[in-house]
Amino acid sequence: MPKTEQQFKKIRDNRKEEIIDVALQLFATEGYHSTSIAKIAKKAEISKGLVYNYFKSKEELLIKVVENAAKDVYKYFDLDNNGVLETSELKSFIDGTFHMLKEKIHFWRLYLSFAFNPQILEVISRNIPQKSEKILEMMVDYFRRQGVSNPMTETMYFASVLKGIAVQYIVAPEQYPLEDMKKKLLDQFCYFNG
Amino acid sequence: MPKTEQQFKKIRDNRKEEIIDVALQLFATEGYHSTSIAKIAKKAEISKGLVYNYFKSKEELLIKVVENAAKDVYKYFDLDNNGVLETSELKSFIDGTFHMLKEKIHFWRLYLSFAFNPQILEVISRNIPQKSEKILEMMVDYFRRQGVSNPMTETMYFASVLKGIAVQYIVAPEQYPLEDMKKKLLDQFCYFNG
Amino acid sequence: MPKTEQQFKKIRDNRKEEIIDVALQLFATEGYHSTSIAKIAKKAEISKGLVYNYFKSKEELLIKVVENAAKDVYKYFDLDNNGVLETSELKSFIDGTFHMLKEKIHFWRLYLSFAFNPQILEVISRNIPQKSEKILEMMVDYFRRQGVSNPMTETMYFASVLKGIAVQYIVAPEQYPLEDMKKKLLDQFCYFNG
Amino acid sequence: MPKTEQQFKKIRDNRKEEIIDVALQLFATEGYHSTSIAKIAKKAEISKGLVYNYFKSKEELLIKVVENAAKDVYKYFDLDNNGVLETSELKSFIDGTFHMLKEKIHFWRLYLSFAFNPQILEVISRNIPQKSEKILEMMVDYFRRQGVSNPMTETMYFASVLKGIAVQYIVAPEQYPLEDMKKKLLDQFCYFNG
DNA sequence: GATGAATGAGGGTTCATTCAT
DNA sequence: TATGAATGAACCCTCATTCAT
Repeated sequence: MPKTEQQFKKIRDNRKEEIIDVALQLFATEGYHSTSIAKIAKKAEISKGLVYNYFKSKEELLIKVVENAAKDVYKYFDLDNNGVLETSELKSFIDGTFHMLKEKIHFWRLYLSFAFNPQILEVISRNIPQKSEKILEMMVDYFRRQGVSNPMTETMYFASVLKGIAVQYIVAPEQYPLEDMKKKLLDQFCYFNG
Repeated sequence: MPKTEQQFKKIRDNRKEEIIDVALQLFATEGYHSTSIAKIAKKAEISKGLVYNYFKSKEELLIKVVENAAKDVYKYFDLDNNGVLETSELKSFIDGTFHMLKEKIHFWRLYLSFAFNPQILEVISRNIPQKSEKILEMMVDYFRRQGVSNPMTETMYFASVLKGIAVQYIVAPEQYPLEDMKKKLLDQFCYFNG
Repeated sequence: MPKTEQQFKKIRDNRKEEIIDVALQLFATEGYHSTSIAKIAKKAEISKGLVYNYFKSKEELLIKVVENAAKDVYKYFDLDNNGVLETSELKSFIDGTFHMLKEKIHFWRLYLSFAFNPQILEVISRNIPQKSEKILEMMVDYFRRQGVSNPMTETMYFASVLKGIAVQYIVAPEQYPLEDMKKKLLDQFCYFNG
Repeated sequence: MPKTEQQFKKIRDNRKEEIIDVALQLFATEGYHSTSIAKIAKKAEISKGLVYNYFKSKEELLIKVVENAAKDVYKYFDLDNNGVLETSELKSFIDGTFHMLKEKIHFWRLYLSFAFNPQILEVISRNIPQKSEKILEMMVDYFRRQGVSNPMTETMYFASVLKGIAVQYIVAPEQYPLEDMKKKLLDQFCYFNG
């Protein structure tokens, strides 16, 4: 009995996801330029040619890798339905971010490695919509509601601190006291209503 | 009659510096792997071969680029003669760091781009001695003297915040309110004796 | 539908042999260092890159070329099953050597050209096991059984004469009276039992 | 007092000879292609440019190296004034050859390394007159006078044996029993009148 | 005469990508 | 769909040679 169209699609999707996973790992641990298509194919136990059956170029594969990972990340940002951030939601958001940091360190390392490579960054920002702006707005609103005198500045500071923690952790995960830092972050930005 | 030894040295030193400058710029703006020796030579208006008259390999050139830039950076860290950090010195140190961030943004972008590229990081840390540990110790000592309850954690937090600011600034220098962030940083960590 | 594994193996084996053949010829006629991969590829009517699909490096290609040729050569040395050389076997061995000298002059020229190039010699002896020692032992034993007073010296002399004939022939195959030399060699070393 | 023209010539000649000596050594130990002009200049403690002041190319330097060494070699061949070889002269010739083999092993290794490199051989034979023919003639005459039935064949055989000994010795000078071989050679070819 | 900076052609090698099967 | 042989451009690097001083 021949496979149905849906079965084929499922196979395709699985294969695709597997390639993306392998690529993410290799990109993150060895760098984008040092990871050849041949290496990805070998690790995914498929042929080089097949990679091109799913992605039309190495660049497209990169984009899909980032897109795919970004999906996971943004899950933690869709906390509120009404667009208004509560303190409890901010806490969840921070919880989520720290959790992800540990779980998806591969992705974060990759993501940050791109942040400083203008060429790759350009490719990514051209292809992947950035949702961060909306999140920032919500946060500004939150700090305003908390009575902070300069909510925009506070938001930027908060973002910087969070980014700094992430960076330090990723560079040396073993030595970094992530939990301590989380506590300090919560103390600094979430003490408002208890 | 041949040129004197000094004349040759001068030529060599000039060329070397020129190549290092060009390489820093290109490495920072286009990435290490995307910058070919040919591109460097072209921008420096010399032949490819000449680069190898001054640097044994692309890797050595990278090391020299980083070494050279690191020299500038560490100038701001040698504030104290007695190894004890005063609040005024901490302020100078922060001043210096923010100043450098603006002046040497090329270098910082390069430096951070390496922080997430394991292979390049390995090359650098194998060849360039890191002084950061000593600085951290001084800072721990500083916070202890200020009566902070957990000076080690405070130091890590401070380092994270500073790194975060640097990262955010470098990624988008135009939009980032660097001065505001500096003020907040000083408020947070240097309020002790006025 | 993809080719079967066997089909691929066949293609690979053929190509590999083809490249080895071309390389042997060029190495022998123009020297190892004067033979570029580009030249080999051109003569084999393939692209430069393809050579590296079959051989990791030029050095590995060299090793395979010598290995491959050495196989042919050592066939003539596996005359005896019991490890004891009879006069008739010695004759066959000499016959075989002279035969090979004519048939595989390319290989011999290559082989001798390496004997005097320390760097290449080093590569070869590091990678290809030498069987000559065992052959020498058998010959020493043979001369001892023939009642020669100093069998070790006789063996070295025999080896030298044989080498000398080979060298002279290879340097100027046209003018060299190979058959006459063979007769003299047999007269000198194989007259024992008739 | 300015140097006389002769003094200049002497300096030039010395320099030239020194470069030739260094080149011979390096060519012999590392191979012609692996020896760069830079390496020669460095070992001779002069500049690269100066080498080109004395030799118009690397190829010319090679020729001069061989020419120069050939002079030494042919000294041992000019034994007789009357063109007729006596047994005592043959003995001296053999003595001389073995002596040279030990003294000038560098040159011999180089010479033999060229013997199998057609391209280099071509350069040499195009530029350096070969005297070997005349020597061969003398030897043929000698064997004829000794009553050997086929003097031409005997000469070729003699030359082959001598070459074989030289080759074996040069390839592994440490292990080779050169004196034993010499004795056997004399026994074989010089026993005629005692 | 003497220097070494400078060039440029060419060598070995890698790798994204294509394509016949 | 799946394979890996095959390509070719581009990469890093070496080196004989030239030339201004």
